[in-house]
Amino acid sequence: MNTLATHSVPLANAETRVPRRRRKDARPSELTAAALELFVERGFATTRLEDVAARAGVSKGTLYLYFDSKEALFKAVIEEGIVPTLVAAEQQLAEHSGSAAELLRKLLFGWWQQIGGTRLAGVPKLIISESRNFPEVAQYYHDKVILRGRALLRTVLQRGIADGEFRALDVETAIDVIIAPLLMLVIWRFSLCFCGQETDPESYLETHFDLLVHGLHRSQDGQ
Amino acid sequence: MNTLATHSVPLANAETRVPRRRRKDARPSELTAAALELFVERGFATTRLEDVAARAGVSKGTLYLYFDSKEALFKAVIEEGIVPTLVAAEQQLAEHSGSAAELLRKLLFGWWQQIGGTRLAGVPKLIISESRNFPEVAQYYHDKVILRGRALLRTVLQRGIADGEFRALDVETAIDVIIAPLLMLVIWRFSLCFCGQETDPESYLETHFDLLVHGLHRSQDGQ
Amino acid sequence: MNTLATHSVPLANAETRVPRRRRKDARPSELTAAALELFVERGFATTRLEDVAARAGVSKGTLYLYFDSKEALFKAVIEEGIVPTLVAAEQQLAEHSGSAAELLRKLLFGWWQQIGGTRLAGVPKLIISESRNFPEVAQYYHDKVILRGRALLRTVLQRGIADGEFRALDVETAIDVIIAPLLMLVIWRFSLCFCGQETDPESYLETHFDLLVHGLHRSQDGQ
Amino acid sequence: MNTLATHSVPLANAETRVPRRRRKDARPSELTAAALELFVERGFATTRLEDVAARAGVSKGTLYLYFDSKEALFKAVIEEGIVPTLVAAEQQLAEHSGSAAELLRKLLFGWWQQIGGTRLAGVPKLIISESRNFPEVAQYYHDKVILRGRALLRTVLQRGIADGEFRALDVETAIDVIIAPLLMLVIWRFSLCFCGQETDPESYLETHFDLLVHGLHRSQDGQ
DNA sequence: CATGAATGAGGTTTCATTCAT
DNA sequence: CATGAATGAAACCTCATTCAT
Repeated sequence: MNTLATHSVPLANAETRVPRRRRKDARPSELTAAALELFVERGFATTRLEDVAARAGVSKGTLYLYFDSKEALFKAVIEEGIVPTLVAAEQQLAEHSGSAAELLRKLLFGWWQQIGGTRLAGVPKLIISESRNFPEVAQYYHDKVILRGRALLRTVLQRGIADGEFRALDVETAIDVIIAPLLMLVIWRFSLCFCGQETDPESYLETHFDLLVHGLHRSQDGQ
Repeated sequence: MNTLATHSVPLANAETRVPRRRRKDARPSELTAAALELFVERGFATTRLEDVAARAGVSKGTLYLYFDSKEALFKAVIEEGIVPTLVAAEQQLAEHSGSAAELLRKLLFGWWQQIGGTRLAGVPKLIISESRNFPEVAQYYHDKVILRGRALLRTVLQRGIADGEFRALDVETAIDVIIAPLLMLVIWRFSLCFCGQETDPESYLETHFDLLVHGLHRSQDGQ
Repeated sequence: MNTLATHSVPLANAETRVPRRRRKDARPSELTAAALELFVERGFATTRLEDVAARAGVSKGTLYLYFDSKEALFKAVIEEGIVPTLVAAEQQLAEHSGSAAELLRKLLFGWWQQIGGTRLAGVPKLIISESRNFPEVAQYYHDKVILRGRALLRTVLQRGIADGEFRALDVETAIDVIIAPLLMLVIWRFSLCFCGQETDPESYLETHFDLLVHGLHRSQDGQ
Repeated sequence: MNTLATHSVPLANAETRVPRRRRKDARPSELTAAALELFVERGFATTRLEDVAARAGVSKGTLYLYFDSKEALFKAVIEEGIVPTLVAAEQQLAEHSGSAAELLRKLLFGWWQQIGGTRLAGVPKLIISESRNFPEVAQYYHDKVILRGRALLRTVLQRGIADGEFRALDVETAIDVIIAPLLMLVIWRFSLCFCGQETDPESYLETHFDLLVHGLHRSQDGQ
């Protein structure tokens, strides 16, 4: 009987039911999004779960329907922050073409588009601040994101060196030197931005890239 | 004076008193030193004042003889961390000689000797983590340390450009790019160091400097 | 009736419906049965309604269709636990025959058959544990079960004394002394049973009865 | 100097200092005493630590200076409740003389004087109510108190039987039967006392003892 | 000066209860 | 009828801060 009844009014029922269901499915990421913002703003320990819940538009107790504890929420925040990073890395890896320098340039700007310029850029600050209190999470992030990103850059640098496009220098440290300004950019965004000059990220990246490729020295041929 | 007064008292008493006196003067910096370590390790909110006191070898109550509150202790930690930085900057500024590149090299290594390689290097991590919760402190650090350090680099860069030694590039961003790997170095030391490869700071700095001056590109003269 | 009506519907539907209908009537006692077990196991306060519901195979919300609150459920548990006790008392009262001692023996073993050996024996433990938190319930139990049981025993004892079969002793205390080992038996079953020796209830009752009638002393006739 | 000063006013100083010290030493048992009362009254789960603290005249936080958790407090309550029981058992064991029946009588009344009639009598109720939630504690109580008490009675009964004073009956069950009314007495005191008749413990014990020794049956010699 | 016992505000977590579906 | 997502009061526990000694 019930089967019959719903059969004649399928859409109406479906429509009223969906919001509830969609809500439920969306909750976890609504909550981790709110948590990410607050954790980055105030730090993990200082953030009250009640505020996280409020920012996500639910009550304190609701949080516990989806996460076992504050720590579990933290882990979920990081995990959820990792996926897009990996996806972005994959994409950029795939779209390579042209010289090593050009590929490098693409990577820097692509990273900015998909990570550095979004709210996800808070994750690194979070990891830096909390890594000592959550070693497993830090390890996880290290293995999944940092090592992977470094591998990407290593490939590019080694190719550039092999092709004679780049000088033969210590690749690992070079990777550090490439990454550092990117991290500075996001750390700045979430830490000291409010107390100083505003830098334009795009031109910052441009100069970083220029400096990286050409160095400070004026070469013999003029510029 | 006190030493004289107690001079008639049995040795045992004298012995217990003198160290206490000497202790008394040293207390504040013993406490801030302990606090710096723990704040950097665990974060401000997660650090218990009892642990700070214990690490400094005193009782909880004693802390309040020297600092009005946990926040006051935090400010003292930062302030005390700033002085050596400024002193170091002064020294390096004074000892300039030779080319701009050489001066730059001296600055990087001097910073490592006096700041980056010491426990003081935890201060930046602390500032990054807590700046949003202590804006005045962050502002203070920004004005006293960051701006001053940047001014130093700006002078060097501008001199190099004026002398025709360096290319004419955007100085402010170049400063960022120079500083970033230094900060990465210390951030790494206090955050993710435990979960990955150990880099040798000296050679790291060397490569950083090399890359900074010459860039990635192989120049025409075949270097 | 319902069975007939659904008779034209496919079997699958009929099968799901009929049990549901039968279920519906049985629900309350299924729920109180589950609740009794859990309340006895864990105590009232420590038992979660969700667990009660789960043990009864329904959802949390369903419980509230049958009971207004956790307290109401508790009262229902006790009330439902009382009825069989009363019925048992009636039966035993009716089946009297023979000497007072024999009647007493019948009562003890009958009680074990119908109460002490069943899950209903948890009720006394529950009453003991929770009486201070639910005075009305305790009073109710006291009046309906305890007083009634005592009245039963009083009748038997008084008859025995009147007939010259028993000594003339303080009847009320004698009642206590008769009941105590029975309660110990059930309390043990639901409390400390797991940490000690297992006693056989039947032989326990036998010895209790024997001791009750004859006492410790060896009588002159050499028994 | 300080040593000298205190030397001339020894008692005054001692007297003002002592209260604080005595306070601190007395705190744990003040707290367990308060906790025992409330746990027995309301049950473990329903008792708020704030109320325990309040009854002991201190604040919530003070409790945690002496006990790690609510559970630790519970364990301390039981442990502290066990010691006097053991001590009492020792004493009664030592003061034996006369017939087995007389010894038995002494034990019953001694127990009432030192345990059953004091606040310690709440411990058994607590154990009964919470044993399932704290199996280790229950086991501990079982081993230290129950087994020990039974051993005491076993000795007496076996001696009585050996001497021909008592009939040869199942000793273990006899022990149960002796203990049961005692436990009923204390359980009653802490559970249902408020809803019924008040029994005089002394005469209750008297009848219990009388019944135990002589049984219900009127013996031939007309007693 | 130094201590550490005491306090109580505040945060995390649980769970009885409600209600839209 | 039945469900289970959502709520928020209430309890445990921590720890910055105070103060008597």
